[in-house]
Amino acid sequence: MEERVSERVSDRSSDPPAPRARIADVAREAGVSKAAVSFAFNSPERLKPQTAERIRQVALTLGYRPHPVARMLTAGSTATLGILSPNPLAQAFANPFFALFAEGVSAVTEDRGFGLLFISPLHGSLERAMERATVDGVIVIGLDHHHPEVEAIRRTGVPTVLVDAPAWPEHGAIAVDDTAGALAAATHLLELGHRDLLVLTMEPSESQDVDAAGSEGGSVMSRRMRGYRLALEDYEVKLGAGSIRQAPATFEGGEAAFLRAWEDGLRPTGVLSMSDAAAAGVLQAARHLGLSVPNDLSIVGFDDLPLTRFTDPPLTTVHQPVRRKGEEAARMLLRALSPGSGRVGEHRVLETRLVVRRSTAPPRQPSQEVIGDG
Amino acid sequence: MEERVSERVSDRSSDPPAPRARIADVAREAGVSKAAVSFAFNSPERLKPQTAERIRQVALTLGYRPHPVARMLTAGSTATLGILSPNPLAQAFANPFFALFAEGVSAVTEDRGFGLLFISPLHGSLERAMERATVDGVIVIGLDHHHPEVEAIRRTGVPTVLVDAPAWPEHGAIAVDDTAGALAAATHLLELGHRDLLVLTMEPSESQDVDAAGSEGGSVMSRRMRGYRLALEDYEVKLGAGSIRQAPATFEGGEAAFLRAWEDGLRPTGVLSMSDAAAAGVLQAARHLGLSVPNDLSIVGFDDLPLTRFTDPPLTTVHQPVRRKGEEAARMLLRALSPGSGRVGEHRVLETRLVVRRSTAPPRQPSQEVIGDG
DNA sequence: GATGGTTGCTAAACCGGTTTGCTAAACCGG
DNA sequence: CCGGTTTAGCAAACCGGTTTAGCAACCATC
Repeated sequence: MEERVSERVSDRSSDPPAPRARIADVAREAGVSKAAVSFAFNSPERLKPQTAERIRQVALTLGYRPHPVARMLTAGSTATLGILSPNPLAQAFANPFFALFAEGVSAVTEDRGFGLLFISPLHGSLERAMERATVDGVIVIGLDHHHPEVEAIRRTGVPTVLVDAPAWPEHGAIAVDDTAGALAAATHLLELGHRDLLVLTMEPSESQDVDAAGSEGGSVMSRRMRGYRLALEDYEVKLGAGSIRQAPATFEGGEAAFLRAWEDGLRPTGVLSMSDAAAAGVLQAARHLGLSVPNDLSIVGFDDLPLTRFTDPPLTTVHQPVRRKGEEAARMLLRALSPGSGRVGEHRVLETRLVVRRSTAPPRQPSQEVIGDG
Repeated sequence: MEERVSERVSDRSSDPPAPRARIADVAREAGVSKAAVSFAFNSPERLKPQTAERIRQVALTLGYRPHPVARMLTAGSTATLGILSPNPLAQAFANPFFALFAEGVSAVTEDRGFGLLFISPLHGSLERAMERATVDGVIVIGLDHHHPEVEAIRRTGVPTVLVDAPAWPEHGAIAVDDTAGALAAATHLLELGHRDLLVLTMEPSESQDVDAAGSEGGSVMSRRMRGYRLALEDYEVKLGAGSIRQAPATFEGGEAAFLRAWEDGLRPTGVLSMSDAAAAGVLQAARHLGLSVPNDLSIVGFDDLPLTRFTDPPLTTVHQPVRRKGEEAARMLLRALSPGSGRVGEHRVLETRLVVRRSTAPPRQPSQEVIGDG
């Protein structure tokens, strides 16, 4: 056990936890009305200076602090933004992508004095979670297109910005050009001469309904898949059976997926991973299997997270401005919230680009199409 | 510009944003009292089945959703926990440690149906941030001992669990044995024969008041420093001038700090970093300078983040159960919140241990101080 | 000494729900 | 047909603040 407990429980259950002072208490104590107390804090100019001061003094000794919930109720706003994740938070945080995105969001919310509430399914239901969320607006990330509860979220009427999701006309949306990025990634491997590729999709691999819609429709996964496919068609290369695998966007996910593929007898020379996290896991798996990257195996990730610079070798990947995506989403949402601004259905697409580092190289012995592969 | 904008703003400022339906609206529409509407949702057994059904129907067509803030106000609780960071969130999220900790916290809050609010200084003031935070309790992480606002937080009377901070008797606390971990880290390097060490402290390096208190007092930094110092004394090794440097717990922070040290003429054979993030940065810097790790330079980190397994080479570091720390903190706080439990001042210390990977080795030419003990 | 304008504060309404009495009608057995 | 119990739903109080409307006292005018 990794644990040493020193349990000095100071069980002073004797002293009742001092019910917090309410505004009425302060008013009584100071011999004024509730309104006066409120003024003392919010509009001191409406009180004689010494009265205001006396009230503040009383409030201080009573440890009075206006109840934030009550204040929200009258204010009619919460000064809080939500980040909605369809996955359990514990899982979301396991992908560094999420933290980076949150970094972007928080940079602007913080600056504007907004709080940040993380919303995830409550007892499995996003709708229930939304119902309890005290936010002025919400940034939805990673929501899959055919998620059963999208409609429910929509109905709540909370101002929303959708990230990486098929856009709804009435809400803001921000995305990146996934298809172009994926196209560049696959083209890169194909140009190097790879013909045996393994594709690692992100979590919700739901069968292969994969090219659902146009390059802007569908899920992140389907857009990226589409990019891969376009490149493959260009080079007239076909994916082998079982060469599309699902790997949760985590280190472990990528590692496990690659090991399983290997056990199944697959011997790709190149891996296209839809997340850097999984790609890093593949790196790990390759090392474990004694494969040299990039000599025996080339790997291309997606996201360009900071960690790609530290992996061994540094990871070739598709850059997307994750942090800025968070910033823009937050800004867009705040803009939609600010009264008067008729700006609602703003849609924005940021660019992606391939970043070649050292996890990709020509295959050791160029696959000769038909005869075996290394 | 990395940006392509397709600004289809659907500026339909004509349709007023449909003021959300309130309970009174539903009541009127359904021809019942507000109470009945409330019952229809919360105590249907108090209504005739068909009445309840009718009310629910009306509510649905009106798109009624009980106002979460109003509900909180009467409920007297928010079902939300706060994570308080004294640093701007954007900065906190830049250290993977934080995400991992949040992962732990969210794992238990989620399970218990609690929301998670991230609290950071509002316009520079933690106190103001706390005043606006609608939470039932707060987990304080990374709060420095002499932070000017600790007292303010304390005064708010919000149930609190302190993580990695000098404990207050009336609040729960959870920490790890920083001193022992640091001692092990430094001893490891010294045993290998290193005599020229560089120490990288975390952010608030505030002068060198470093051995403030006993092994449990003071800040994280001072406790770890104390561990390093104990080892150094054991081996009768002194730190050279300028060998204690501050490096924010981020990749960039570590990289920059090491490069600066190098420019200043320091040529350590070993680096003790108080964070893995900074250690990874040093790895990067070393590569940049053409130094081979561990041959030319040994590096020991702190935290044992997942990424340490992917760095080149994998990082020797001090393990601490970061995720579990988050879990325990959340559990402890929830326990303190649950009524009746007199458990308040619970204090817990988790263990640390050295994990030797491949970023450490004997120095190339043992410092001649003693003529090797390699 | 009535008129009018400030100043300083209060009472009451309000935010949007929940909950606690309470009443009126329906139901029941005798 | 009566008294007692249930059932169904309502009015009002409440959560803890903010804000509006207005009152009383004070001062200056004319």
